[in-house]
Amino acid sequence: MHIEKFNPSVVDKKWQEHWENKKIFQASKSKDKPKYYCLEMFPYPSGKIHMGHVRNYTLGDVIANYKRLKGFNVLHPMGWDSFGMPAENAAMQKKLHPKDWTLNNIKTMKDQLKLLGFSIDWSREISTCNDDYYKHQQKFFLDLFNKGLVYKKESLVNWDPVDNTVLANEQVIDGKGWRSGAQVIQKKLSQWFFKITAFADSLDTSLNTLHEWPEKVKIMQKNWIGKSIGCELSFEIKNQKEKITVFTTRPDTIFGASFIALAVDHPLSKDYEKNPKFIEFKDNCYKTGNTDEAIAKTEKLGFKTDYEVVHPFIKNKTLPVFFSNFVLMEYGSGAIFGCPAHDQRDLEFANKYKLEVTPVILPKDENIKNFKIKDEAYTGDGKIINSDFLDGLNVEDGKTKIIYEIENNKLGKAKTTFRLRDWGISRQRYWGCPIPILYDEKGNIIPVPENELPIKLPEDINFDKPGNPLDHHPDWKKVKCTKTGKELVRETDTLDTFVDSSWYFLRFCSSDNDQEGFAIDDAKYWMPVDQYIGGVEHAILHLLYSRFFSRAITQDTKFEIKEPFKGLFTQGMVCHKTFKNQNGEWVFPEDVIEENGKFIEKNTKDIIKVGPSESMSKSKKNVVDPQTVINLYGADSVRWFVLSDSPPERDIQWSDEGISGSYKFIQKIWTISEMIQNINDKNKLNEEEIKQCEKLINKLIKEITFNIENFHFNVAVAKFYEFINHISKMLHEDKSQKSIFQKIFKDFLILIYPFTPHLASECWEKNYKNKDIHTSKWPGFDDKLIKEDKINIVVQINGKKRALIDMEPDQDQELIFDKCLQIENVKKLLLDKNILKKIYVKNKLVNIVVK
RNA sequence: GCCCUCGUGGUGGAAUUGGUAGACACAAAGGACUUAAAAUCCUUGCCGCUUGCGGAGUGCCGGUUCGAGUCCGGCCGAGGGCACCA
Repeated sequence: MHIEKFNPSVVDKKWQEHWENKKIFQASKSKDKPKYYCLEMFPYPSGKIHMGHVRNYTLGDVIANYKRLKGFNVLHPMGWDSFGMPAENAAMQKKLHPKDWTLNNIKTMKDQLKLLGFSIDWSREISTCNDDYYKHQQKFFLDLFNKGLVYKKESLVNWDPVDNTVLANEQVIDGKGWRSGAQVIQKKLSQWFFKITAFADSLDTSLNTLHEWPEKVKIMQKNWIGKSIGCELSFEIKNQKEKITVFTTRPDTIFGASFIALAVDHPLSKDYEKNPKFIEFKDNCYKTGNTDEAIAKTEKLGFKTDYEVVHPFIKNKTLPVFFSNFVLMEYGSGAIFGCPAHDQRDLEFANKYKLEVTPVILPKDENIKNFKIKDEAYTGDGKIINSDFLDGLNVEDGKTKIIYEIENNKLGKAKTTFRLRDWGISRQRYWGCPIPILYDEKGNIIPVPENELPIKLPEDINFDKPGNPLDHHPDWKKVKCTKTGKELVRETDTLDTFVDSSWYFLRFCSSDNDQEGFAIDDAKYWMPVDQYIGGVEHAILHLLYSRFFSRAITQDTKFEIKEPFKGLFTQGMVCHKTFKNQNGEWVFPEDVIEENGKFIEKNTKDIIKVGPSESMSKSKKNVVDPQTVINLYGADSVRWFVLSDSPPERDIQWSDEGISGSYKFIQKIWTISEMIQNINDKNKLNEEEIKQCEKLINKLIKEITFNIENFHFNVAVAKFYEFINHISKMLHEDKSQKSIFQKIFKDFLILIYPFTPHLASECWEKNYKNKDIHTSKWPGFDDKLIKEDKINIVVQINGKKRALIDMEPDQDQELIFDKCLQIENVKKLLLDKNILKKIYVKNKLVNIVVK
C-alpha cells in the first residue's frame, strides 16, 4: 500500500480558508454557554513575528480550542500594541513615516500569524495607534482627571539622554534606560502622573485573591508595592517651635534611639542652604555612584547639625540630628530615628560618628550581661530590655504597646507607607496617544471638551531636530478656544505606551463600539480574562498598571473591575545556541553547518565558535525565522515542537533535530490515519484486544484532559506519543479492526485537535467524511475501563525493591503476603531473619520489614 | 545584602497525595530491510559477576519514616526579582 505524504503547504491553507469563510472563531455573547476569555499579551509590531510569539500564541490557542470543545463560548482576540519608540527610530533611520512603518509591520505579522492557524476572532482586531482606539483612552484620561486621579507635578524625572525622553522608575534598569541602555540622568520637568498610590493598599491586599496567578509574580508585585506598617513619631527640637516627624516600622526600639537622620533635601535643610560646608556635603551625596548597587554599598555619610531633639519617652535625654545620604526624601517623611543596635545602616552610621549603641532587644538564647552589638545589628525577635514600660515584651507586643502610647500622648499615629510611587505618564514623543489637555496663556490647565475628541496626531511630522517632534510642529499645538476664541496651546507630551496596554482587554469586549471604550454589558459578560498568557518580563509593569487602570476607570461606576486577569500564566523564552566567527562577530544559525562534529560557516568555511544557548535576540543573531520553518514543515509541526519537551513556564531550546522530529510525528499520525481507512479486517480483534483498545483511549482522554488543565502540555505530548506508538505497533502487527480503530481514532483526533488543528481536521474529514471536528464534544472517560485487570505489586524488603508479583486487583492482603513469601528471591533474603512488620499499600506494594 | 525559584542519564525532561526513579523525546552505538542511501523497524545505554541476580544512584551532609526525587534542618551551585524603603 502506498501512502501519500501529509502535505502541510496544501492542507494548512485549505483549513485556514475554511475556518475564515465559516467565521468559526467569531465570538458573540450567548446565554446557552458559559463564557471563557482567553488572551495572550498582544504583540508590538516590530517587523516580523518571532519564536516567542509562536510559543505564546500556540499555548493560548491550545487553551482556546480545548475550552471550545469543552462547551465554552470562547473569546480569543488579537490586536497590536502599535505606539512606541521603534516606529520613530525607523522614521529617523529609514525616513519612513511611523504610521506607514507600523501599518506595514502589522500587515506582515498578521499574515504570518494566520499561517499558524490560530483560532483567533480577527473581527475584533484592534490597534492602539488608531484614533478609534486612542480616542477612548483620551476620554478615560479626562475621566481620571475629573476624579482627581491625574495630576501634573514639577518633579525630578529619569531622563534618557539617548531617547530624549522621560522614563518611569519601572523603566530604569540598573540605572540605565530599559530600551536605549543609556545612563539615565535626573532632570526637573513638569510631568503628568496617574495616582496609582491611591490604590496601593488595594493592589497589595487583592493579590491574595488571585489564586490562579504564579506565586512568583504575586511576590514580585508585593515587593514592588512595598507595603510597610509602622507609625509616625514627632520629636520636639530643643529651643525651636518646629518638630521632626519620622516614620518607623520599629517603634518598639525607640528606647535604643541615639540619633536622628534627615534626607539632605528635607525641609529643615533650608536653614543650612547657605552653609558652604553643607553645600559641599550635599554635592558629595549626589555624586556617589549611579547604579542602584553602588548606592546600596556607599558609605554612610552624615552632616551634624546644631539641632537637638528631645527623646519622647526618656526625660532629659536629647539626640543629635544629622543630615545623611542614606535617608530618602521620597519615602516616609524623609527623616528617621537611628537605633544602631537593631538596624545595620544605623549601626554603620553610629560606628562612624561614635554614637551610642544601646541594645533593646535581647535574643532568646543570649544573656543580658554578655549581649553586645559590634559590627552586626540584631534584627530578629526577642525580649525587650532597657526600655522602661516595654521591658519583657516581645517585638510584636512591644510595637502594639508603644503605638498605643504614642497615639495616647499625641506624639504621632500608626501609619502604613508604600514603596510604590505614582506613575509618570508623560513622554516627549510623537508616536503615542496625545494627552487631551490645553493651556491658556498663563499656563492654566484646561481639559479638552469631550466632544472635541479625538485629539489626533498630525500626519505631517518632522524628525530632523532632537527632542519632541510634536513640540516642533509648526501649528499643531496652536488652538483657538471654541468658547472664548482665546489662543490656547496643546499639551505636546504623549502618553506612555503602557497606558495603551492597560485596558486593551476591555476594548476587545466591545471592539466595534464607537461611542465608548467598552460597554458595561459587554464587560459584564466577558470580563475578567479567564486565562492570560505572556512573558514573565511583564510581571510587574504591565500587569500592575492594568490592575490599577481597571480599578481607576471603573471606580464608582455600575461595574467595578478590580482584577482584570483571573488566571495568569507566564511562559518561558525560546532559546538557541549562539555562534561567532573568528572575528568575534555573531553569525545566524542558518549560515552554520555541522561537519564531523565541528561547526563551520556555510559560505566562508570559517570555523565557528559555539556559545551558550540564550534567549533568541536579533542582536546576537541566534534567531530562527518562524516563517522559514513554517514553509518547510507546516504549521502543525511548529506548533507541536514549541509544545513538546519543555514545560511551558520554562525556557525551551530550539533545535533542528527537534523540529524535524515533530514533523516525523505529524507524518506518522497521517500514515496511521490512512492505514485505518484501509484496514481490511482479515483478522478481527478478540475480546481481550478490544478491551485493550478501549483502555488505551480512555487512559489517553484522562491524561490529556488532566495535563491540559494543568498546563503540562509537554506531558500531554508524551502521552500522545505513547498512544500512537501502541496503535502503530498494533497496525504493523495486523492486530486491527476497522470499526474499533475508527472509533478510538475519532476521540484521539478530538484530543489532538487543540494542538495540531490542520492535521486533525484533515484526518477527520478523510475518516468521517465531514469538516466538523471543531464542533465535537470533548470526550469523557470511564475510570472502570482504565482499571487494569492484572496489576504489578512491588515487593520490598526493608524498603528495597526485590520482586514484582502479578495479581488481580483488590485481592486479600494475607493472600498477597503468602504469595510474596513463596518467591525464591524473597525466601532467600528472609532466611534467618525475623519479620517485624508487614506493610501493604493497596494494589501498589508490599514492604516486609525484617531484622 | 534581602526575597523567590530551581539542581534527576550524553541532552530536554517524566514521576497527582511520600510508594517500581529515568515515562516520552533528542542524540549516540549496534543490528534488520536495501546493491547503496534515505525512510522505517528492533536492540543497547552506571558498576560487578554467567542468562539471572547483587550493589551504587535524583547537587552535598544530616534528620523524620516501614519507605524520601518528593517532607524537615544545614551547606554548595545556577537563574530571576528588589536594592540605602527606615
